[in-house]
Amino acid sequence: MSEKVNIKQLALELNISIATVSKALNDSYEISLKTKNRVWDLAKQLNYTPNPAASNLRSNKTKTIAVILPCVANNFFSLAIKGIEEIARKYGFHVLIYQTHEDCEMEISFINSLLNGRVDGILTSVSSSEDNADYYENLVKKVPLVFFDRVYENLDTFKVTTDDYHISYQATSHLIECGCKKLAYLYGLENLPAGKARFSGFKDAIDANGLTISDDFIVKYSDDENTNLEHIKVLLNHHKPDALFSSIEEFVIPSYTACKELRLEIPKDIKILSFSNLATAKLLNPSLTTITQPAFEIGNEAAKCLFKILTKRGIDDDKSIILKSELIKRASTGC
Amino acid sequence: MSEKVNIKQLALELNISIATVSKALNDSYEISLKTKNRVWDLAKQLNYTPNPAASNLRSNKTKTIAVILPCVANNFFSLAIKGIEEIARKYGFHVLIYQTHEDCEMEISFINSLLNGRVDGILTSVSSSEDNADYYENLVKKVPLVFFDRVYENLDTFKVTTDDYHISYQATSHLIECGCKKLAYLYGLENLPAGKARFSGFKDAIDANGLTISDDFIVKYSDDENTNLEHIKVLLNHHKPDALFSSIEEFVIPSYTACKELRLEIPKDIKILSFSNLATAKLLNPSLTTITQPAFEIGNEAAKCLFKILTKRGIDDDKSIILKSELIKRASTGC
DNA sequence: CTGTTAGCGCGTTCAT
DNA sequence: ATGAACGCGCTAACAG
Repeated sequence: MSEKVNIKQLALELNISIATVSKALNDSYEISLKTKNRVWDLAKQLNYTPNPAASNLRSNKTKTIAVILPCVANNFFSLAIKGIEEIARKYGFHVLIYQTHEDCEMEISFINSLLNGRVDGILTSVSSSEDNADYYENLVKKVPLVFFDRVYENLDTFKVTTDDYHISYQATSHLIECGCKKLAYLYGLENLPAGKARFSGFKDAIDANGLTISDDFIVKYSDDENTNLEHIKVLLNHHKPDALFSSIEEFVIPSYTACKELRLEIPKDIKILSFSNLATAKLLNPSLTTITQPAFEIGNEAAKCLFKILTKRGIDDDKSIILKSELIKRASTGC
Repeated sequence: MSEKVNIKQLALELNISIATVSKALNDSYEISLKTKNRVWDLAKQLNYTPNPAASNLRSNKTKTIAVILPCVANNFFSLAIKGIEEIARKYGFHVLIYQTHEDCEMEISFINSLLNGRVDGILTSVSSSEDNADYYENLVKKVPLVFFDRVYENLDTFKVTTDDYHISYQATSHLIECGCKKLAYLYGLENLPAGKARFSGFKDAIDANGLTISDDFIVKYSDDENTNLEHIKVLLNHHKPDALFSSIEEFVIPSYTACKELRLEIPKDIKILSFSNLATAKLLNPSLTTITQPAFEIGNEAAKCLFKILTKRGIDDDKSIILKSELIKRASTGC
C-alpha cells in the first residue's frame, strides 16, 4: 500500500513550508522556478496527487459533472454519454451517471442529492416536462444545468434538441409518396416537447396531403410491453393501416412481433418507419425505414454548453440549440 | 439561491452544539430522541444536506465508485452499467464512468487519478489483459477492485465472467449439427481470456467433430472497419466457408455487408452466428443466431462483489464468478 | 445525554 | 520569494 502522500510530507522532505509547496504545485507566480522544480520533481517521484476532498472543500469546486437520464441501456443515451464523456475528459472533469427509469420523483431526489456541492454542473434528459415545471424553474437559478433531448421549454438555460417536427413531417411525406394512405401513429413521449413535436410533424404532413387520421389509428405507449403488443395487434386487425409511424424505438419490436403473428409481410403489406438509433437495426433489417438522431453530437454539444456556463463564456449565445436528424430511406424496398 | 446551510447554523438555531447536531444527524445512540427530532425537523425544513467534500475529508469515504470500461455506447457495457447502478443506488453510492476506448495507457491514467481517495472502489472491464499485468497485480492491493467480463486472471480479487469456452463449444457444435462443414472464425478480444476461451471452445468443437480449420479461415479483428470488411470479403471469396462464427458483435455488420456485396444469401448460402447483446437484432433479423451474455446480471453481480469487499463480507467466498450465456437458435431457418 | 476540542488536507491571507 | 496561521464543514475523541 503506497501510503497516501500529502503536501505536509512534501514540505517536510524539502525543508520548506506547506504554503510554499501548495503554491508551487499550483504554479503560483510567487514561487521561484527553482523551488517549483524541486517540488514538482518530488511530487512526481512520490506519486503525489492532491486529495480531492480537501481541495473541493477549500475551493468549492469538484471538477465533476452529473448526467441524469432515463436509462443508460439505450442506444441513444449511451451514445449521448459517450459524447459527454469526451468533452468532460478534455476539461479533466469526472462524470457521474444517474438513471431515473422515467421516475420523476427519483429524478428530483437525485438532483437534490447533488445540490450540496457534489458536482459543478448537471446535464439532464428529463422524464416528463410537465410534472416538475416549477421545480426546474427554480433549479436553473441554483446550479449550472443543461437539458438535452428531453427538455423543459421556456427555461433560461441551454437546451440541446433535434428537429423532431421537421423530420417527422419529412418522413411522413415520404411514406405518403411511397403510396401509403392509411397511416397509423405509435405515440411515445407524450408529455415531452419531443413527443409532441413528432406527432405534430406527422399530423401536419397528413393534413397537408389531404389525408386524415382518426384516434383509432393512434396507439399510445404503455410501460407494459404486452399492452403495446396487444394494442398494435388490435390496430392492425381492425383498421388495417398500410404504414406504422413509430415515434420511439420501443415500438419497433412489438410492431414486428405483431406483424409476424398476423402474417403481415413487411414492407409489402405494411411499411414501418421508426425513430431509432440502433446502427445495426438499419443494416440488419432492410424493411425498417429509420429516423436517426445525432445522439453522440447531442451529448457533445450539451457538454460544451455546460462548460460554457462553468467558464462564463457565451453568456449571450442562443440557448436553444437544434441539431439535425437523418431520415434513412430504403431504396431497396421502394421506400 | 437557497444559501447553503451547514451544521453550524443548525446548531445556532437550536441552541445546541455542533457536535450534537452532527451526532443527531448520524442517528447516534448517544443522542435523545427528542433532540434528534428537533434536529431532523429543522434539517428538513432548511433543506440541509451535509457537504460531501467535508465529510469525505473527515471520514475518508466517498460513497462513490468508479466504472472503467472500453465504451459505454455498446449494448453489453451499457446493460452492465445499468446493473451496476442499480446496486450502487441500493447502497446510496454514486457512480463515476470512464471510457478507455481500448487504450491501456488511458486506462491506467484513469485509475491513477482515482487512487487519491476520489472513490471507495473500482469496477473495471479491461482493454487487454497482457499489457499491464504487473500494474494490476500491485493495484489490487491498494484499492477495492472487481473485474467484470474482461479480466486479469490469477489476481486475488473478485472476477465476474461468463462461460465463454462452454458456450462457444456448444454453439459451434450446433452449427456443425446444422450441416456446416467449412466454418470460419472472426477473432476478437485476442489478448483477453474471454477471446481466447471463445476461440478454444470453437476450436475444440471443430476438432471433436473431426473437422479442421486453417489460418485462412480466421479473420482477426482490426480497429479499422474497412479492413474487417475487406478481410471478410476475401475470406468469403477465396475460401467459401459455409458458416461464420463471429466472436464479437463488431463483426456482424461487416459480415452482413460482405455477404450482401457478394450476393450470398443468409442463411441459405452461409450461416452466421455471433456473440451479441442487441436485443432487437435477435428479433429484427431472423437469420442471425446469437450468443447473448447476461450483461445486466454481470454488472449487478460485479457491483455486489465490490460491496462485499467494502463491507468486509464474504472474504472467503469463491472470487471467480461465472455466469451463463444463452445460445439463441433459429428454428425458423433450420438453424 | 451533551459539549469542547482537535484535526482531516488544502488554499489563502498576511507577514516577513 | 517564503512561511505562519487560519478555516472550509464535518467527525471523532474525550470530558463532563
